[in-house]
Amino acid sequence: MQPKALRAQSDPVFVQSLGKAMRVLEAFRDSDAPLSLAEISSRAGITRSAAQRIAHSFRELGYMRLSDDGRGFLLDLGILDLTYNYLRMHPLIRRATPILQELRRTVRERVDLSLFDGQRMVYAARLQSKREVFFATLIGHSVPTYCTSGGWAVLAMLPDNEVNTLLSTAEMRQVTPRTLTDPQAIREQIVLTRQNGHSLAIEQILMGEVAIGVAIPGPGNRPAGAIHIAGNLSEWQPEEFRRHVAPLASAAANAMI
Amino acid sequence: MQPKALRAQSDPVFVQSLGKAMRVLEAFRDSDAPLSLAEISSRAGITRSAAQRIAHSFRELGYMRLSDDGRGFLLDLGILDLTYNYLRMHPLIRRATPILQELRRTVRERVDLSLFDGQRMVYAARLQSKREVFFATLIGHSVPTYCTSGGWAVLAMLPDNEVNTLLSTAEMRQVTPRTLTDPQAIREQIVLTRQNGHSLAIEQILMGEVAIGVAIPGPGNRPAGAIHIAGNLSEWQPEEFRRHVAPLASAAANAMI
DNA sequence: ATTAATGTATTGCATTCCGATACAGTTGCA
DNA sequence: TGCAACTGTATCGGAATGCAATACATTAAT
Repeated sequence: MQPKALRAQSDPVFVQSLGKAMRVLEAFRDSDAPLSLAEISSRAGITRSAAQRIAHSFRELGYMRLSDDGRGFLLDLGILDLTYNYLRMHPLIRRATPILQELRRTVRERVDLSLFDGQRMVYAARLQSKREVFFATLIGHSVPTYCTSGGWAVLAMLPDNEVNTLLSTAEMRQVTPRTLTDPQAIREQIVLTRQNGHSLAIEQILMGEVAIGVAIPGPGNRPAGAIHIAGNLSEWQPEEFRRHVAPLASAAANAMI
Repeated sequence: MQPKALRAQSDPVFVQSLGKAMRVLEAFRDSDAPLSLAEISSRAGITRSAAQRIAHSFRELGYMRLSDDGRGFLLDLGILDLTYNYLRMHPLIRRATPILQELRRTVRERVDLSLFDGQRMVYAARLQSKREVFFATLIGHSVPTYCTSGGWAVLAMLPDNEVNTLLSTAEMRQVTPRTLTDPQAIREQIVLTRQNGHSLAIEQILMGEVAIGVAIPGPGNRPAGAIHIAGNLSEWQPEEFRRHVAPLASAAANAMI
């Protein structure tokens, strides 16, 4: 984000207090415990006074609360009100939800919907079948576009110049030992995805996980997001998983258009 | 919410621009379609100028977007970032999630976790087993405390004076023809819940639905929320549902303490 | 064809937000 | 056990920001 003064000069309509305030809410990213005002001010890049006023205001409004021991702040339930309004009004989520429910019943594996957001795919619907790791149950969890089944599916729907831009600006890291981080290797997956109409990702973000992804087109035939179905390599051979799941995933994605 | 001037006098630390801004996000409650600046200003009780500045700022920050036809505003993906941070840091949600997954596998019905918020119970985890109505899949959806299995379970854990206060200030309405709205009838359900250790709600918020609820204690032995399991009356007799589900629900709630 | 609605842009002014500072209580540490 | 560091909360004068009215171009509705 631009320095304050510069932002004001370049965007006189921007409400700077609001910018500061949202950085307070965003300060909880990458945090595992309640945050003190000092920590909030450090992470949000504002003074302790500003952190105090903003935290106090968010508390009054129901978006933050003091922890039980009174020694730090946490997000509060009001966040879920915003979540609910976002989810129930999102056209794709509304269309997708019954289809995903049916798909989960048919394939008996975890089914997700993620929304395309440049370098990341953000989970907007999670339908578990079996016991999942905690983060695989959470709305809002996001994963990199460059190394996920949903990401490859989405990239496959974009023109090559956009794919190249996204791959060259991605901060690629090895999520698992099997994660592809070589742009050329990823392009090969995209070519295969274009040919097959779906992607197949093996242990890219979770060891032991195999996932099929199919993109969902949005306005202007640009990808809005993807559905993906994940299975466990202790139960599936990858090609068997593909044969079983890919037709169902494609049919489901087609039903969402 | 108090008028602006009054709020400033009574709470000098409150950031009024922030209050206005959050009312813009909250304006999407009860809306089914994108909102124009005029509609936002009307619902949020602010001028069209203020709505423009705030909407513009939220767009820059990723919390709102212009609709595809450019004729209205919607909430955007940034909301899910806040959701994710809220969910993953919430102690009860973390503890509850694996237990609910196991519970859903065992009972093969829909399992939810809701958080107690005075007159409402807010859904924080939804685990579907079968095809559900759309709203039964959404995080953040909230239902009245006075007429739900989770609500009765939570009320049963409160002292009588608090129960009386909540029942006398509730804006009770008939959600279904079976919804209890007589405070005395609800008190009888609470007595039964205290005796049984769980509640049994029949067609209170959805026709055809039977639900068992068990409260989950939080700090100071006050209820933090409840888990509830819902079944369909086309498949279950209520007493059979109770016999089958209640022990499992109670065990699950005990495991979350 | 006209009116009403839309989002966007501008500006002088007054209110609001700001940052520094102080305080009381609690926790951490030697 | 005593001191330092940290915590949340409270205050205030000043200036930067947010405000409201207004205007404009485009689109939709009548």
